[in-house]
Amino acid sequence: MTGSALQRRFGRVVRAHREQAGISQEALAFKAGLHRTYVSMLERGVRNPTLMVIDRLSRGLPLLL
Amino acid sequence: MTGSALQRRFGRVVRAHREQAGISQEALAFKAGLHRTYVSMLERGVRNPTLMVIDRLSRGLPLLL
DNA sequence: CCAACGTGTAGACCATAGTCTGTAGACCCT
DNA sequence: AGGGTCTACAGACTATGGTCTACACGTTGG
Repeated sequence: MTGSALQRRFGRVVRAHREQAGISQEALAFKAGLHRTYVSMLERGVRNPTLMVIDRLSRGLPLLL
Repeated sequence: MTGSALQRRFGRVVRAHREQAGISQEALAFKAGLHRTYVSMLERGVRNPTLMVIDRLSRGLPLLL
C-alpha cells in the first residue's frame, strides 16, 4: 500500500539529505534512534511520521532544517 | 498523563497562532479537518501529531509557516 | 567464489494517534 | 436565572505508528 503525496515528498527530502550526508539508512536510523526498516519505509513515503520522529531526523540530519 | 517537552512547545506555538488568528479551537479543528477535542489535546501538549496533522494545521493557520 | 554491505519487504506485535460522545466549569450577555 | 460560547477532560473505540525478526536481492571487494 502506497502513502500520501505528502509522505512521498517528505521521504524524498529525507533521502536527499541523507545521501548528501553520505550515510546509510542504518546509520541515520542509529543517529535518530529509529529502526532501520522504518527509515526505509519513511524514504519510500509509506509511513506518516510523528512530530517526535521528525524532530529526531532533524537532529540526525542537521541539513534538514 | 503529560506529554514531552517537544509536544508542549508545539502546542504553545499552535495556540499562539490560533489566538492571533482570533479563532476558536473548534473553528481551527474544522478548517484543519480535525476533531475539536484533539486540537485541545494538541495545544496542551498531550498528543504527538503526525506529519499529516501538522500539514493540515499549517493550512488552517497560514501564519504557522 | 564468498563474504559484507545497503536496501526492500513481509508479518507480527504493542503503544498510541485520532475520532467521537458526553460532562463540566468559566466567562460572557440579556 | 437563564442561554450561548469556549475549553478541559474522561472513556471507549478503530486505525496506524514504530519496533523487531527474518528473508531476499544486488553490488562491491578480496
